[in-house]
Amino acid sequence: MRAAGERRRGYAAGQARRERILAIALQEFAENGYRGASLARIAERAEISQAGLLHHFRSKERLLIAVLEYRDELDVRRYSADARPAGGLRALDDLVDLVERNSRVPGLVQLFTVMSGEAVTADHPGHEWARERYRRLRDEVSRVLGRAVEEGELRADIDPEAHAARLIAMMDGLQNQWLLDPDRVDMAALFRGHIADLVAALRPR
Amino acid sequence: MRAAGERRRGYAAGQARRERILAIALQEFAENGYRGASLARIAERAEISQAGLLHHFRSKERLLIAVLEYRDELDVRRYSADARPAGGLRALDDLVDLVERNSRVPGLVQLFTVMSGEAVTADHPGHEWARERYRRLRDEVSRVLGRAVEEGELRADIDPEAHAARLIAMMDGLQNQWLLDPDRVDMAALFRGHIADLVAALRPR
DNA sequence: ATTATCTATAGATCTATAGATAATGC
DNA sequence: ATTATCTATAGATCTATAGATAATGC
Repeated sequence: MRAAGERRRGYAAGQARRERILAIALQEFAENGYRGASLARIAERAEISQAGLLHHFRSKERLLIAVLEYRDELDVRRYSADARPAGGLRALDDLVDLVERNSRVPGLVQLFTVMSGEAVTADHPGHEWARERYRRLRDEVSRVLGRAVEEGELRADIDPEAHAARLIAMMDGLQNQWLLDPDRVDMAALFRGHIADLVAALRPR
Repeated sequence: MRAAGERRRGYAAGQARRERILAIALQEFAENGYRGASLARIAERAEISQAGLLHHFRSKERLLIAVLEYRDELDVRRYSADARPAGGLRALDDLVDLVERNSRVPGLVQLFTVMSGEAVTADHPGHEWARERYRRLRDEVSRVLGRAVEEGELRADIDPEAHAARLIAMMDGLQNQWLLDPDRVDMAALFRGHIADLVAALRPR
């Protein structure tokens, strides 16, 4: 018997195939953008017919949504390894770690960068996803900074929301430059330096 | 007689039409991305047949390149109004002004954000353009910061190149959040605050 | 002569659906 | 019964070229 709200998941073979399609679609969307990716090519790489692919994901739009959720789930898996909830300045070190880890998975970073860019266009299926994601991120980072203030590790007169938006902006902007020119832009080092400057400036005196 | 390297520009009517096509193509690329935009729709809005459009710009790729150059030229026009070459900390204020002005031309900003995102994919016709543009921007900002150090307005131990990359990253990242959620993200105010913090932190003691 | 413009069309996609057959597992 | 898969195809694009006609201006 299934719990309320839980949907039938299908047969085992189908489940495996869906995972495979998601992993391949993620690469294709990252490499070509949503509009540049084609179902035919994704199906071909997943060794299934295009109609077969559309049996599992009813439309290209749904496939993208599923890929974005899948990516978020991968993130959760990567982070649950090291139990997270650090407060205070430790949280800023965790951001540095995050950027360092990201610099080892350019494919995942690229999916996100390409989607964030495409998704500012109003009719893009990831538009809502991107907006909600940024709201959530700003809230999370803002809360963490607020905690650091309460613990007396950051000055009491800072604006946590503004710093949250800026920290996220810095991470995104560095990702973009790094993806375009990895040999000249050391994303992790640049972000580490930024956090060092920030902590020095915002430490209570 | 034409100067060496200068190409024939065509008849006056053609020149006017080309300008019109560029302005419309800029909007379409900004709203739909390179891959999502269609020559048919651009031609329709420019009141010319699609074949007519391709007489002026030989391919979609060439049209994009022309649009990107056109955008850069618009930038030059906007800035030459207030003669630029400020040194020292004035240059940072100029960046704040730039962001403030950008917040009044979302279309131009969106073209740039969407292209920067799409262009990280290797086969995008704007790939080289974006990489070169960022290199140039980093150089320019870096030089300005170096000058501020020489003039004793910034501490001598800062790394101008790193700060240049980060300033550009901050501007780009804020643009992205602002375009997605203009009601919640005040790009200009956030950037102004960042510059204020930065100057406070990097001023010689 | 050069430039500007059009109609018509080739040729290559693309997404999504219809409808059939086979495999799975309650 | 449900799920997984296929072939075939509709119907809508899309970019780019061929080839003709008209306007422009050296």
